[in-house]
Amino acid sequence: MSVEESTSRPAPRTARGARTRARLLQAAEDVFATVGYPEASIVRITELAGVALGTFYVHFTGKKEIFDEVVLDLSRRVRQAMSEASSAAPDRLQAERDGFRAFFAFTAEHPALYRIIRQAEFVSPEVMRTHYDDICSGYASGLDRAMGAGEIRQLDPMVAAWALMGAGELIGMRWVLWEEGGQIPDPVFEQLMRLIEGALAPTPTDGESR
Amino acid sequence: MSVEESTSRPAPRTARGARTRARLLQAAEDVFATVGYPEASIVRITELAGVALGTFYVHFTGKKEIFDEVVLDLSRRVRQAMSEASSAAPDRLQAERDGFRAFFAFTAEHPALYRIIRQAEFVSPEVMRTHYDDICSGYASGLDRAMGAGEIRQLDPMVAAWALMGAGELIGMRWVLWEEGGQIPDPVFEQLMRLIEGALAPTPTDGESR
Amino acid sequence: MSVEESTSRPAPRTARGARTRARLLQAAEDVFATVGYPEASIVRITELAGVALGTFYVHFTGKKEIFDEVVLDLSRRVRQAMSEASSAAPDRLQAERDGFRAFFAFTAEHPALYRIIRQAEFVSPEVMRTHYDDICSGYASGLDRAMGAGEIRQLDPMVAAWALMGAGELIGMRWVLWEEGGQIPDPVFEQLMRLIEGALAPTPTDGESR
Amino acid sequence: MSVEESTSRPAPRTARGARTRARLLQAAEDVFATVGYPEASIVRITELAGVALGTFYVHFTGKKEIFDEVVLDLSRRVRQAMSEASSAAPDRLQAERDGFRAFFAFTAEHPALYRIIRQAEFVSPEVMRTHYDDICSGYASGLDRAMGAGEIRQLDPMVAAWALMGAGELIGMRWVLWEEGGQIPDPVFEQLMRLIEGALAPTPTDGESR
DNA sequence: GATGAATGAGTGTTCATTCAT
DNA sequence: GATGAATGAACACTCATTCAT
Repeated sequence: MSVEESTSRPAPRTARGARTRARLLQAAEDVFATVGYPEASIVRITELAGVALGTFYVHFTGKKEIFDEVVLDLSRRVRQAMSEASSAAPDRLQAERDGFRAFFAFTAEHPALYRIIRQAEFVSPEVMRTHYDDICSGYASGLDRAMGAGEIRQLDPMVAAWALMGAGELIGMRWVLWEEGGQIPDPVFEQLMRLIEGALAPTPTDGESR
Repeated sequence: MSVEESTSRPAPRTARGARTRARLLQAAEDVFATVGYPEASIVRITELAGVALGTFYVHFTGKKEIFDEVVLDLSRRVRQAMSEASSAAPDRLQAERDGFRAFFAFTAEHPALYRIIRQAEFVSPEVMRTHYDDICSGYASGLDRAMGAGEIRQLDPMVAAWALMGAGELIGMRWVLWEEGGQIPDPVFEQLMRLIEGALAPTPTDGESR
Repeated sequence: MSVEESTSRPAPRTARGARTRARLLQAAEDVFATVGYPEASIVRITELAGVALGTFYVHFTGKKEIFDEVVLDLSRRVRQAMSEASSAAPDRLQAERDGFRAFFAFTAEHPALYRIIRQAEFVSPEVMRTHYDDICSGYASGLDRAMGAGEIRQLDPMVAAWALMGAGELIGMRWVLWEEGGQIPDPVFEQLMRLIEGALAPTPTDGESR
Repeated sequence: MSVEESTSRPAPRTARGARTRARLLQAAEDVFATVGYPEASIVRITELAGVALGTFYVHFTGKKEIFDEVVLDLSRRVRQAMSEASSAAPDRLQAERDGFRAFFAFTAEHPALYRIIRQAEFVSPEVMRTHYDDICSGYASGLDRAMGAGEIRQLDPMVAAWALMGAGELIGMRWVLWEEGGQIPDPVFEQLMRLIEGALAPTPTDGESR
């Protein structure tokens, strides 16, 4: 979250400026998601945004900066979608279901998420790590609370969070991103839930140790 | 595996040619892993390989072709490392341990794997999917056998394979790739194993249904 | 005339832009005429024009586009020179003399015309055909009018126009382009005129048939 | 005809060598005619000829040399075709008809002639001039004989030859090369003949002056 | 704030040519 | 004679960035 914004441009001072900036961000998200970072040129972004080339540099210091902003924004939005969805759940199991449902739904609606984040490794490692750290931390604190409540077994919440996010990521890639439908098939979702349930379920051992 | 090699150059007919080709492949792996596909220039690859620029095009039709070959090669090598490691295991649990150990060891030794494959989405989607399909299929057939032997619970082996590979991928990224040591910390590995064990363990339900 | 200008750059919007574009066109004409299309490199053109390499691509989409524009421009200019010269002539014979005089004068002043157009076959067949079609059509309509006025014999004006243009082309190549002086020797011109006169002169047959 | 063959390779000493050389020449003619000199690469020529790249340099010193040989050969063949055809004619008019018929037939069968010669300007000006000089000289001497015999009017045979060849060239380009059929339409041929007849016909003036 | 012309270093790629085998 | 791997200069073209207006 606290990724360096050192050399960034000042926030727009006029309404027109804000509008232009927003249009550029949206265009950038589209372009990055469609053709990838290396192929994405500033000209392309400005053309899609309907502004002149020079205008880009009024609002951003360069290509990497706008990339970072797009990633940060996307990251913020998934996390919010997931936490909103899971916060109302009565128990941990339901929270898992709701959280992952939200994640897959977001993936379906914003394929840009995967496409952009998976390529961030070389473009902007810091921002990529920030994304994974943030999303897993949020997940981990949910697990931590559930562990305190005895709903799930004793385990390192961080390791569990990263492992389960990983499971979700590949499942989402395979059955949401790569499939035509774009919606995760119910049986796949149920299978995943059974696996997660099994992975988190309190064991006899846990019971004895308490 | 069946990725098109349509317009590729003929295999070298002399020993000298084969040597040069191999040097180029190794250099390409290094460069792709170090600076990423977009920044990897042919000049850089040939310089590292110690051959002239034009020589590259004697052996490869272009940048994408050598990228594909590097990915294919890397993919082949992880899969072999994993299957060799797990094939000798007495039971499924041990097979999981050995397989993942091998995977993390490979990751530690060849960080190129992650770096290269995660950026393949835009460069060469087919080859990226091939990699995941292959690695997960291998994993799934192991699970399938174990399921037949009653060692693990009844589940869709494909979904399980993708989910668990995903878990391994993120754990590997976080604790092997991103950490200085390069070796996965034991506690993390053990936690992951407990999760996997839980996810696969035969449930009472499975027991009853049999 | 209806050559596609599909993906051409928009016309310059500033005076500075227009100036640069014109400089590039002039430089291209010189370079194409001097070293031919294959040897003409963009660097050479931009250096001669005194602008940076990248500037070329601000104004033209590529080498072929500027070539087409140069040919089109040259073609327009010869045709105008010829029609201006011949339009004031009192009779057809004088029109022929004036038209060919203008053609040879243009050739002498702009050797680029031949050099560039004769190599256009492979570079840009459409634009080459357009040139010949245009120049011969103009010529043919002059012949047609003269035929209506009974000044010349009955013949297919198109065939005559192409044939006589061809005569002029080779004569111009041999005695204007290849000779030091650059001016067509009077005896050669007179001989050519006698040939043309003979070719067009009303025949007894024509007289009888009328 | 006496174009410098200074740095050319010695004639092949074996039957195999002669065969390879011939295959290369034929391939070169095809390639030059199809894609033009600039696009014609040695690799392409050797591939079409079915020999290895290095073999090319056993037989030719370079690209220009083989181009010259191809042009010279083509030039020799048209001239032979034309002179053979016209030599048997009973009078000059018939000789014109037969000669041009042969020229158009050759054009139809070997479009390479035009395509290659028209682009020779920059590639090899000497050889191009040689071709035109040779073909026009042959034509001119025929006219000269006819003039001596009083069959045609008094004129400079050189100027006439160049002019009429030019007429034939453009007519051939327009109605043989550019048309699907590849055969010159009879009406066009007849029109051309009428023009030539008119251009050459003895005039009253000539009669008086004799 | 917005524009678009100008820049020039950098890219992937081609290709005539050489040469050891 | 024939081969094909190796060379490196050259090319067309791209693009992030600057800047005068």
